Amino acid sequence: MQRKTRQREAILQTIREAEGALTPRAVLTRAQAICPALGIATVYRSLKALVNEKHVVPVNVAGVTHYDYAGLKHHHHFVCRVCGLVFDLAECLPQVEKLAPPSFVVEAHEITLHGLCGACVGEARH
Amino acid sequence: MQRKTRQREAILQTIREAEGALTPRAVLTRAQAICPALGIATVYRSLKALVNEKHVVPVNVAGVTHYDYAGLKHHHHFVCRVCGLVFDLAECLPQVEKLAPPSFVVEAHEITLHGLCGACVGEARH
DNA sequence: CGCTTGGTGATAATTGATTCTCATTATCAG
DNA sequence: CTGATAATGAGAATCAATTATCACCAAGCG
Repeated sequence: MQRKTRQREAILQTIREAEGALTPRAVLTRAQAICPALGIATVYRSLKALVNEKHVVPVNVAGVTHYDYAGLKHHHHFVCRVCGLVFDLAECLPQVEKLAPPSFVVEAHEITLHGLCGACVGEARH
Repeated sequence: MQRKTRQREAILQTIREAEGALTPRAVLTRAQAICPALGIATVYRSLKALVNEKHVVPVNVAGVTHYDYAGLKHHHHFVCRVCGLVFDLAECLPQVEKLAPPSFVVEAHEITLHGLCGACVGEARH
């Protein structure tokens, strides 16, 4: 990736402005609002490049690879059971590493919450 | 699943005695120590039945479905970067639900730690 | 013990995600 | 502006996980 293209700009913008991590397919759908002819192959190619360049980070949520904007501090995720969206959460918890047995070395961790997002809670009331 | 078969016993025993959650393939390999002719199709069929009967629970770790024994209290997981094994951890953390925005409803959560397990830390010293 | 029928094992088929191929398009240095 | 070539888009190919198929086997009732 050496050239600046419309599709790649659209992809990065889409991820930057998302409420959380997106699947490649979600990136495709959303970025097509900016660049209608965008193809799925380009999404995969660009995501790979963007990961290399550290502009986005891959996150595995519920068995599917999602991509999150890299300019965020350490955070965790919330998956809505109804709409399936993945939201970035603001904080972390102290003591997380204490969960492992003393002989283990903890290098990273992730916390994923599941439930209903604000919008879907609202829907449920109707 | 109405009949008690050697293969299904072997599968349940394998999961019950594991150090943590296992992939279907790992279940196959380990259970073949008890029931050598066991086939992968039977593993999938039995796992599905065991999940229905609430004897085992599916857990998604690092993008792959693993199966954990259901007779355990709420707990979390540790994935070893080197050997790939998934270990059950004993505890949970308070305040986990506080990570979500107030308008969200949290129904479940999971915490996954990554790093080196005791055995692999030992290996690294050599 | 023998039969009925659910279970098994081997393998083919399916599925969804991701990557590859290749002809065409478009970026950007000169 | 123009050429070299990187990037794209569509669809084929790949790959791993999971499920379906079907002939054969065995649990367990009578």
